Amino acid sequence: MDPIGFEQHDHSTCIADGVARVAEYCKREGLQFTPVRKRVLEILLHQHRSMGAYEILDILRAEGLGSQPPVAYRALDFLVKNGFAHKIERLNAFTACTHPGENHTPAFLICRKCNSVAEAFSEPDKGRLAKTAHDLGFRIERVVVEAEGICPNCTEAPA
Amino acid sequence: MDPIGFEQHDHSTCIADGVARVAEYCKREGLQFTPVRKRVLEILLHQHRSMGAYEILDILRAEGLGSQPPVAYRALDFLVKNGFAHKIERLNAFTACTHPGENHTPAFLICRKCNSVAEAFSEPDKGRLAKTAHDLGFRIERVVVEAEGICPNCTEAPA
DNA sequence: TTGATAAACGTCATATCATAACATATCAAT
DNA sequence: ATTGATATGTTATGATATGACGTTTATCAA
Ligand SMILES: [Zn+2]
Ligand SMILES: [Zn+2]
Ligand SMILES: [Zn+2]
Ligand SMILES: [Zn+2]
Repeated sequence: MDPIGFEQHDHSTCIADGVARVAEYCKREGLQFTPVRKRVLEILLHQHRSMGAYEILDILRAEGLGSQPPVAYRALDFLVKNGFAHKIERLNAFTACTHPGENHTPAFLICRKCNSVAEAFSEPDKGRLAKTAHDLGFRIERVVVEAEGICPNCTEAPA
Repeated sequence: MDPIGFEQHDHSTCIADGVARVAEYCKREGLQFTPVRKRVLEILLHQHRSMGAYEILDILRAEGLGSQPPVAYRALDFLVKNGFAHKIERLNAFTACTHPGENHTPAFLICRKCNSVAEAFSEPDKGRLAKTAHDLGFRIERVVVEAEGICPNCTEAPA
């Protein structure tokens, strides 16, 4: 599957499909896809950029779905833990996963101008880092890869 | 150069050498290696783990070198900007660079048990991510690579 | 159906991380 | 000595995240 995020596409199906896939997965796995969790995923899917927890909370609050930080953080924890969303450490923010349900190690391309985020794949088992870790006896459990730069749209139209 | 951080070594020279190298570099480049900046670097070099800004600030405060957050953050900004220290995004914390003055893209091995941090090299120009970015027309300026897991010391002595 | 157990939610309070703003001091170069 | 740039001291506030605890809802076995 290819990274998306810098191209035009039909976004309504993008959201609907994403929610449907996760709903199905949750049903299969016996996970509770509650209204708040579903709504937060929809909010994240609505944009190909990352959003802060408080930004999400503002929307939830306006819709009467919760007004206190733990509401947003708990929903986000659920989504991240089950692989439906990822945290962008560089930004202290969250983004919907583009391959929910698939076991993968994401890498992110973050545009520092327009804040769009594209999810790509990293290959944690290949490359020099894996070799270094192996040589040292360090057991890697999780890898964060976040590339910051300028996306194609922003390259063409410099500010 | 090889990553250190999980092995025993003479730490006093580790600190002295690190400070000396940075001092020399600053002199050459016309950078002001002020007392607070020097002390923060020493504090970071003192441990092969990352430290939060407020943890550093506590030490500075006890020594009369500054008591307000901006003092620590400004010193850290200087060190990070000039490549003498790195920020660990995953931990919102900082660590001294093991190759100051050398142009490099660091990768980190973070032990989730003992919080030790080892700096290794990543190879941003190789691998799948670079290719993906190139294909998309995304210009990468900076890459964060942080691997979380269990270091050799903690593997041997499970809690 | 009902009762026990676990999971999720609502809410308040607080912890932790980070920066804006502005006045003062020091440095570097003429 | 003057001056412009850089660094510091300080106050205040903003932004991100979690602990705790009581209530509600879902799950499931008896
Ligand atoms: Zn993903
Ligand atoms: Zn962009
Ligand atoms: Zn380094
Ligand atoms: Zn360890």
